[in-house]
Amino acid sequence: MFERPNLIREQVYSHLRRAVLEGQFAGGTKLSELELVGQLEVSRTPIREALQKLTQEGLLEGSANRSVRVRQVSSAEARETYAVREVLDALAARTAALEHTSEDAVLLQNALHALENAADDFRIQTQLDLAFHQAIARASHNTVLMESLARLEGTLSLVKVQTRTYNARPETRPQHRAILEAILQCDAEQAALEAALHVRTFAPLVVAELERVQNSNPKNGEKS
Amino acid sequence: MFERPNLIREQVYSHLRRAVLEGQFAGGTKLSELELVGQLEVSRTPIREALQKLTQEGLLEGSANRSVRVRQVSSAEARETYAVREVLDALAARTAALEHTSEDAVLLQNALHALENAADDFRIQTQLDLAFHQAIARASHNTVLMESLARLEGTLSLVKVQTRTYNARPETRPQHRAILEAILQCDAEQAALEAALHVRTFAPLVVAELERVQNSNPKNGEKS
DNA sequence: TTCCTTAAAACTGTATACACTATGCAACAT
DNA sequence: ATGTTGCATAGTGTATACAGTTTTAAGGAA
Repeated sequence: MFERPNLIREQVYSHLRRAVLEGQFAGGTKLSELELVGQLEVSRTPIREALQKLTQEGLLEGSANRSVRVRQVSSAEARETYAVREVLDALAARTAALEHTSEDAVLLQNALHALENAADDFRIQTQLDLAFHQAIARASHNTVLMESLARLEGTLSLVKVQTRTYNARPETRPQHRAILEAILQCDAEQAALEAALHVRTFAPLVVAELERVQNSNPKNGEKS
Repeated sequence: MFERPNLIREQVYSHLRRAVLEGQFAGGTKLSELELVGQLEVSRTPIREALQKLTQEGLLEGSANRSVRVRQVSSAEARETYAVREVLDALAARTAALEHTSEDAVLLQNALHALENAADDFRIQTQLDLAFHQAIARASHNTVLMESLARLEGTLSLVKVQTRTYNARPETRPQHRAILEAILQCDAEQAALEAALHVRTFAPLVVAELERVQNSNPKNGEKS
């Protein structure tokens, strides 16, 4: 009945995706197929297919006849990504305000509550922050929108792994509350406004942090 | 020096992509790997990899141990896609108004001129309309935005193939002109507004046409 | 007829072999 | 010392063989 990830290529895909998003490889690290054959003890075929999926997803990059590498997101690309995310987050919040069910409302409140009471740990906070924003996207009931956002989130996860800071500025909490409140009150335009404002607030911080990190480690990019 | 598509998987990918977007297969048509081996006279490996790429791109769909099929876009999904496209087109126009170079300006004017003087042919008009909107995206100089739009365009191309009509309502031409003019005058908010209005105008027509086509051919979906 | 059983045909998933390309290093020439 | 040529090594691209699953259809029972 359910979608079973029996397929080896799916297991390899999940494994590598998790490894990359947990920052187990520095940006630019080569992932050779033969090396992975030794580590994972499966044949090259499912490994190749998993690597190609991750490449198309934007987590890895590779050209013909060369090993794929963990992608290193430039600050310019991060800026561009946030520009797109701003309008998509705004659309998600606007639509969620119009389309959310009472069940969505509960999930949204729970998600924000969990985030506000999170332990002071970079990984956990990032995780719960993501969950809150995903709850908003789900409440929009627009699958295409959710997938578009998920795609951007791949790139941004790479950025977060590099910067390793959850930029919890004092504005963050009231902004989250303002977004949630507007959605629950079905005030679509207000929700869109608050969501866009939120992105505009923290995006420059992340981009600046990324530039700081990359300038202090300019030697990266040809590892392994 | 240049990126040569020597790879067989790339040739197969391009071939199949073109075939699907030209409507050579009805929605739901099975594409079996062995069958393609016979037709294209290459081994399964590059065919598999090309099919997986097209699947992740949204042109095909497939589950484990089953042949992939040409995807059939529901009217609900088309509506969702246009909702996302509305805000991305608006962002592209807004950013293009702020960032376009004089070279971009020439390209934009040429693109619109070509579209307005297009022959009365569904395929050509669709092609030139796409080129105009892509010129706007390029003028934004936001690569991530361009890729996000390209992704949506894949789905929408499937829709266009199904409906086979270029919805040239009388509003279309003045709307295109209004978008271009706002961009050239660097009026970002006006450009965004006109772009969003344009999508809101023709999206419902396409969706309605898609529903009409699908209701008159409800038997599709298990071909070949 | 209709439904179920079941076996064979067809197909996908995975492993592996071979061919071709890229990379690194050493020997050589300058 | 520096640059270049050529070979050895390693790795990717493609083809193919094998295993496991799905699909199809034939046969039999109700």
